[in-house]
Amino acid sequence: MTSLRKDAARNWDRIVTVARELVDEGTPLQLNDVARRAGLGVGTVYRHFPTTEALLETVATPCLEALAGHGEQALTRDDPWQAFAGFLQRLVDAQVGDPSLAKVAANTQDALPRTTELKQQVIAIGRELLARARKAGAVRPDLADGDLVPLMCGIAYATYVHSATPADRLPTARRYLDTLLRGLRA
Amino acid sequence: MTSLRKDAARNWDRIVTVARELVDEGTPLQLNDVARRAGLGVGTVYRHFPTTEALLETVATPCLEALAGHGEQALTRDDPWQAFAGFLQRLVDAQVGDPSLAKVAANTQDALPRTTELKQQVIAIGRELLARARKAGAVRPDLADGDLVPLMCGIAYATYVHSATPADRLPTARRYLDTLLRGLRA
Amino acid sequence: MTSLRKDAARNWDRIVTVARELVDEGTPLQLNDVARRAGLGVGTVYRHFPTTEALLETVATPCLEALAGHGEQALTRDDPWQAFAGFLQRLVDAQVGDPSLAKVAANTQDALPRTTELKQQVIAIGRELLARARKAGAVRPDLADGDLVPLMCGIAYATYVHSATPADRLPTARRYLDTLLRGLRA
Amino acid sequence: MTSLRKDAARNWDRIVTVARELVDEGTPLQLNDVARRAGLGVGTVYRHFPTTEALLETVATPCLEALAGHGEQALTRDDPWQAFAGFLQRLVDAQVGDPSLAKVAANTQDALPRTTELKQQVIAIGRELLARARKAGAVRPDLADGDLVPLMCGIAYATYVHSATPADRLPTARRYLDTLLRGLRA
DNA sequence: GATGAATGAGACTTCATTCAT
DNA sequence: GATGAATGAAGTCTCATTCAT
Repeated sequence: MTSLRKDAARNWDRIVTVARELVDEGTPLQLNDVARRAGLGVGTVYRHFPTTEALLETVATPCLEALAGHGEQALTRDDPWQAFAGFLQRLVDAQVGDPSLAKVAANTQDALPRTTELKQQVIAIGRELLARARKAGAVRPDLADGDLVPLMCGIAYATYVHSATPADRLPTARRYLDTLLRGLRA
Repeated sequence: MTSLRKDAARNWDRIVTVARELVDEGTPLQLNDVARRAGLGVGTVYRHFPTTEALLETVATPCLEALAGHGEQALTRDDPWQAFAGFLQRLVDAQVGDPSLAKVAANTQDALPRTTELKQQVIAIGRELLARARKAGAVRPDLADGDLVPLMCGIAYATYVHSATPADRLPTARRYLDTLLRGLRA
Repeated sequence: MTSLRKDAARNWDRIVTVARELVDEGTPLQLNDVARRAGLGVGTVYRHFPTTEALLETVATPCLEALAGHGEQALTRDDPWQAFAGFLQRLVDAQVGDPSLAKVAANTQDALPRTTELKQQVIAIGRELLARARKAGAVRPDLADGDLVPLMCGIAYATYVHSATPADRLPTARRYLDTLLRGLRA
Repeated sequence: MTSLRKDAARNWDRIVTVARELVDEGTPLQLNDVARRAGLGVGTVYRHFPTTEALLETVATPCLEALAGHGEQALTRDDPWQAFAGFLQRLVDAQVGDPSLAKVAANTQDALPRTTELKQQVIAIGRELLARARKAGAVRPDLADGDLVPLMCGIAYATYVHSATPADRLPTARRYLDTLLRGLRA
């Protein structure tokens, strides 16, 4: 990681901050728009983030990192089912609370290597937690590794379609996840 | 329903056919594009379908009608759980097989009254099937009427995110639905 | 003048009636629009009136005829100045009260021969009244024949720019005309 | 007033120059058209002038400024009538010589604040000159402040309807104004 | 590096006129 | 004659990306 000049770093921060605001507002990311709100030239934004996706993934990165962190902790829990279920809830909560994450999770192609790395990390953890739960006989055997991410995206999407008030989203998502988990138990 | 002149009807058909192709290809609908591919003037397309949504809903209409038809039959089945589960499978199958349906189902605002009518019909059937299954003690009581559509959309979305080959989609969707249904059983 | 079939005559009437309404509303004339409001096909409207101008002139024709009629009477009045001034007031009143007339009066090219004929008739009367008033020494000699129409159009336009309430327009126009007439007196 | 970058300023000039040519030709302003003739992208034109009106008013601005300047000088003249009459002549000359001015003068809503400012300035001067002339007993008392602009627009319009050759327009306009002024004298 | 003006493809839409039915 | 669907040129406007300054 090359370190940036101090002013460049400040601009980078501004851009990401503004982008985060836009994402939270639900406004679709547009690099021109970001530049204007950040009080910077478009060119500056393009220098830092060649595409909308790159910026979006950068915005989502901290959340992905947090998820990976939570996953590491989950791997240390004793009860395999609790560890597994708890991690999935984290995944869902994060997506429902952060539109950028939902988009990044659903994309098959990533713009940044860092994103791919983190996603793989999270997926690997999920795989491991699933394997343990399966080995403990806590989970039905027909759930494949590759199903975890899609299903979590599906639950986030269902919550979004339900389109309750923002405050209502988290409980809704958890209710959906609980139902699914009940179906997953052995 | 006013019947169209013969030539108008022919053009209407062409437009809808082309739109169906585009939808199946996954190309986003654009009225100009449709006009070009159909070999018609833009104005003709606009006359028949003032907005992209109107065209999309028209493309989806036959599927919605089929769903409503299936629903009527489901209401005549003896086993409340089978009737309910079978209907949900129809819903998921349809959405997975038809991107237009998935979009129309997820929209909260409809462009055509006919769409609203059909959606309400399908929803009413789902509600009734759910009520019967609940009364028969086959379904957990915490599933609300309003959850059915979001959950089916969520499963279709999960399947889409899984993005297996087209041939693989249907079994994937069914696997997801089965898991969910198991979680829904009382 | 070829007489129309009875149904054609009815359509002609409808079209002109609708057009008159549109003119009075201030809506710009569009043949499609006229057709829709008249409950007729566009083609029918086009058959009767090949251009917007033709229709507009047809709408204005009765007013032009009335003006010509008033002009004939004015020619019979004893006082040349009163005859002249009175006629100009008629011209202005008519234009202010009828947007179609204002447009037709300002056009240099007419669509219908009948319009040209009537305009020339009105102009000829104005010329004659002016000549008499001039001969009687009531009017300054530097007002040319060709100035009458432009000046009346100008007054109507000034009234329009002033854009008082409709009810206020007539008095405004008359005030403007009075001022001009005072300037025209010998 | 933010100063433009050099290249932006050059384009701004080109656009306004082209627009001025179109206005002088009598061609209705269209931003696409302007872009093509100026050899610029449409977007560039839209960046500088979001609407046709904004461009038209920009084209008219120098003339409005000149009028305001002449008005200031008129306020320093001794003879109230001469000052008043001379200013009106300026107004009419300007409108007859510049179609953009005629349009801007007739509009009740302005696109640019600068236009509103200048128009109010000119109107205020007219009002002041009229008040002085009235106080000196040179002008009939029934001419209201609000009549000045409409009347000048009316004269310009009358000249346009007269549609003499361009060379003939100025004398015609002056003749019409003289007549009106004679009618305005006390 | 930073800036932001310029670009122009392309989407959307309207409407006067034609012509098949 | 009447109908009204079809036409498509032409206008408006947006926006992702480039590149001169």
